[in-house]
Amino acid sequence: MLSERRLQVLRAIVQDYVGTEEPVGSKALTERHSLGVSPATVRNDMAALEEEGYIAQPHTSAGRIPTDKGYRLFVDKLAGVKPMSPPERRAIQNFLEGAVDLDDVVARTVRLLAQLTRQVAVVQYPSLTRSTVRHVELLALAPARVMLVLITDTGRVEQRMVDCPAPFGEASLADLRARLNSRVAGRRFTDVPTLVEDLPEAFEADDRGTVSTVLSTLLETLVEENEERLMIGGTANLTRFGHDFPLTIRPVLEALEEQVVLLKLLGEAKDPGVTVRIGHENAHEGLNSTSVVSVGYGSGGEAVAKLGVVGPTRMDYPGTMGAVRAVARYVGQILAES
Amino acid sequence: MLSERRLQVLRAIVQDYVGTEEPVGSKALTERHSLGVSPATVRNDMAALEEEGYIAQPHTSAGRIPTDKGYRLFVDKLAGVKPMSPPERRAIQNFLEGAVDLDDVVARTVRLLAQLTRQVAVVQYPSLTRSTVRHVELLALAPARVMLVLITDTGRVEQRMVDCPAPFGEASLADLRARLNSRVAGRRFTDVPTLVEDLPEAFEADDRGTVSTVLSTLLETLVEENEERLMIGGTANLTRFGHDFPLTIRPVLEALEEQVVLLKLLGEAKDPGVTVRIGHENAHEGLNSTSVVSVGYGSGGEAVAKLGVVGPTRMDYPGTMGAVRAVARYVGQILAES
DNA sequence: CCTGGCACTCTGCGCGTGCGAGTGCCAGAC
DNA sequence: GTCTGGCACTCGCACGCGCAGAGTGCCAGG
Repeated sequence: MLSERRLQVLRAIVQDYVGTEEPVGSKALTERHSLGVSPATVRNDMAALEEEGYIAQPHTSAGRIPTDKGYRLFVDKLAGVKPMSPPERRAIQNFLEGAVDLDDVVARTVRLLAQLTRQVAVVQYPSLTRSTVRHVELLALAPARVMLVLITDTGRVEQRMVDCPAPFGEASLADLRARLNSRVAGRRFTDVPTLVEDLPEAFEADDRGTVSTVLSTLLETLVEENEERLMIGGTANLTRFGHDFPLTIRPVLEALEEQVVLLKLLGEAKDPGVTVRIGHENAHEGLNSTSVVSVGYGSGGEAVAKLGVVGPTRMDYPGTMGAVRAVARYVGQILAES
Repeated sequence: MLSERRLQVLRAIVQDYVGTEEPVGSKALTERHSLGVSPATVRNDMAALEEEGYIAQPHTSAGRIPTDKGYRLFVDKLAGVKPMSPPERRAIQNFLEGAVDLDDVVARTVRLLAQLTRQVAVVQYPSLTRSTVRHVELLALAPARVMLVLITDTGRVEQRMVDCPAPFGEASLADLRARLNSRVAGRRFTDVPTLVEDLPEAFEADDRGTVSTVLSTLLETLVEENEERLMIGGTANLTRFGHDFPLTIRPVLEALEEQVVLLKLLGEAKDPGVTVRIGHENAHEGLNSTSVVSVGYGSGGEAVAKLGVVGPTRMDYPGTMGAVRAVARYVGQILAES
């Protein structure tokens, strides 16, 4: 177990390194933080911390920098979440309030997060599977061609073309529309399959094929995971990354374009609060020198999607976590209102 | 006027510089291209070209590199568009064919362009103003609340909430829906305003307010220019940009995030064929060291949107132009089919 | 008008050096 | 036992130097 002072030393190292981007030595530490001990003592503590794997030196006779393990300890034990100041909160609210539709909410959220944290922001669109149906609309585009439009409680709209096995009358269509909506409107997506199971039986034999086709298209739409879209922004902040550009930045940009990777990344975080994944804790190796701070957000009490930021492991964790949490909270409010 | 040989020298300089990324000298030129003259002669030609502003030297006693003006001449007079090879064409077609909806078409196009050109790809969603209406749907979500759904011939769907000044019966709604569609379905967006002008008069006094509200929301949706969305991809290719990273890449990333800037950029290109804007020809100064190659594409013969790539001024213009043109052609085909 | 030759000018690179920051260890003080 | 001051040591980095190589401009002659 590390003594209290050694933890303080670690905290000081993390803070200084995050601030200066340079390896921090024992002398500088004692000067900037009132630890009440001499550099020599700090050196001993540093040796111990290095032994345990919390810090490392880039090369002999240079200062120390935190390892992933060191950041992990810092985040878990040594630092809390820094709350946003009232003016900041007001700014967030103002910025989000002008949004006109879902796309706009997401776009504004991305910009806001990127500005606030000066890092790359990632916002997942409210997920279909966890939200509820507001309305299902069916439009006859041709005798045997129907457009299915699904509207969710978060304002998202999905549409699909359905080619019917047989022509389908306007009356039958209206009937199906009415029955469908009376059953699923206001219900959660996960409940829909069982709710519509026996619907084809209510129709005449001629129409059953078409009804089944429409229903299965609807169910497909509900589960289709590639529809878990997301928006990213603030990539210009990557240029503040470090000194050795091309090598660091390239894999990150590549990873950011692989939406699948990002979705998996956000999906892995099960914690109800703010989740931090540091360096090699990220499965994707392009993100091995980055940390991901994420949190769920939702229109009600429940999380329907995630948002977060991607930045260098050397980041201001308390501030970033505070910003991410605050933005998630206000986005939730906005979604609940609309 | 420049002699034929001097133009050949310029062409050779551009080709070599694009290939090697290094200033090209007179000796190397005569070795790699059979110009039939000695280095000394080439030097004289170079001096003349420099005098005219087509090439420049980064510092005394280094080779020459083309200026923006030099690239311009190269693109206009010295090089054509390099057509794609048959295998490449087939690959493009295969890649685009699997798309399931409009989002997917656009996403695939972006990936494809980025891979093909190894640069940053930008694809504008088919623009509303130039396409036609397939269907307008009205849904009563509450007595005085209507959802307006607009479906375009390119498969795009826009929805808007409308708060009515007075409750609106289901019968009136159906009436409006029918009248509206019979007038605008299949018509161009630009024609819609005059087509619906007198619609309110067909309704009873009680409903006229609501009808007008719905119509004006529809018209707003049609012209709303911020709905000109676009998708970008291949930003990782920026890392191949040059040696002096942070300074070059940062403004480009920033410009790419300003969708307004990009839309303006694409919009400016009026040429019916492939348009190339080189370096300082781009209004936005973040893009002063990049070239933009763009072209319109559309489902019919007519262009409904633009797509293109952003890359360093030192790029393979013939190849890039060929790729951009080919992709636009096939995307047009795909859109026409669906 | 082209060519070969020549003198000149830079940049980039490899090398050695000195400086400074930082470390590890040890003996002594509290 | 724990902390402290002192000391020798180790590197990395910035600096200055010189050299080679590539490229140029110019000139006189074919």
